[in-house]
Amino acid sequence: MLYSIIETLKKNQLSITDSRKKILEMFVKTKGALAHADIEHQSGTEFDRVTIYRTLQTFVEKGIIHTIPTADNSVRYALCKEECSEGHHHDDHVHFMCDDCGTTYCLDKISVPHLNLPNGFTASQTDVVVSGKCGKCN
Amino acid sequence: MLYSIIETLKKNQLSITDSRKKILEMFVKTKGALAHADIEHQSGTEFDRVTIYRTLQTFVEKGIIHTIPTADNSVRYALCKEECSEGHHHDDHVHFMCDDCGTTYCLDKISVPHLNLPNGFTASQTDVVVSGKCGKCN
DNA sequence: AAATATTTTGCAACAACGTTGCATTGTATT
DNA sequence: AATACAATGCAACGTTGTTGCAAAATATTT
Repeated sequence: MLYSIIETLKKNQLSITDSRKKILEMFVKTKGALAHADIEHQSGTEFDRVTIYRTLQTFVEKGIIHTIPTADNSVRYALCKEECSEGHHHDDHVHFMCDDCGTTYCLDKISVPHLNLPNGFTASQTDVVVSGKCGKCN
Repeated sequence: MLYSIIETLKKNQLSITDSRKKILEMFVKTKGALAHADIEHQSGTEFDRVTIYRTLQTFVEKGIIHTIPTADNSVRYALCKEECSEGHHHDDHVHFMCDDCGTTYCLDKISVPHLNLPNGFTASQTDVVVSGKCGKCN
């Protein structure tokens, strides 16, 4: 199935601009997740740092991408699957970070297991981050 | 069982200094996790920012405390249980972050479930962070 | 207990990351 | 094509975290 960048932007009532098209394209073309710095390097001096920050923020708010909690507390982003409800992302899949190459994967097929919390605790979201070696580095 | 601050420092071959005693004491007295900023506020101008950073770093290296990955990518620390092997922390328990009061708990009794990774992927560490409402805020 | 060696601290400077306000430019609407 | 609206770039700023080095505190030796 094809991911239409223009359609995605329109659907979310966002103006179609160069930065949004290019940044969204990067996510579509990348299997793994991207950090702000990755985008900055890939795009060179084409966009201002601030524009990249704001674009990422907007995409997160609209539910186009989601943030990934990482073991080293760096901020990474990845495309949301179509089913993501707008603005509220259901983080029901597992993330994997390769210790060698640094790539972050969304393991969409592994769902987060249910946990029995202590009395009085209720969960709204569960994030699972696995570190180790990925298929390429093993 | 009593947690002896001095003993812990000695055991890890660390000089016994004011900052280490006080910062370690904060962790012992706190049920939840602490961020660098928490420590800075609680200790006022007593210690330099840099000292706090270095103390936390040292404690992590020695396996006295461990870092907690959070959904909002802020760095938090919590006391390790005695069983932690020096320098290498076995992060086999679940962490809980309250959306209301911001407290972070180590749910020591809930162990991280085993996951079936895709072919070629091997795990070295698994972090689980649950967000929601804690016992006090529910 | 005093002198020496070793560690730790505080300061200053710096780098990375992220945010905000505002004028300018680009996109959408009429 | 003209107007209204939204996004961008720039500058400035704040926070967070790091590094080098002299001064101070701790540990060790005599």
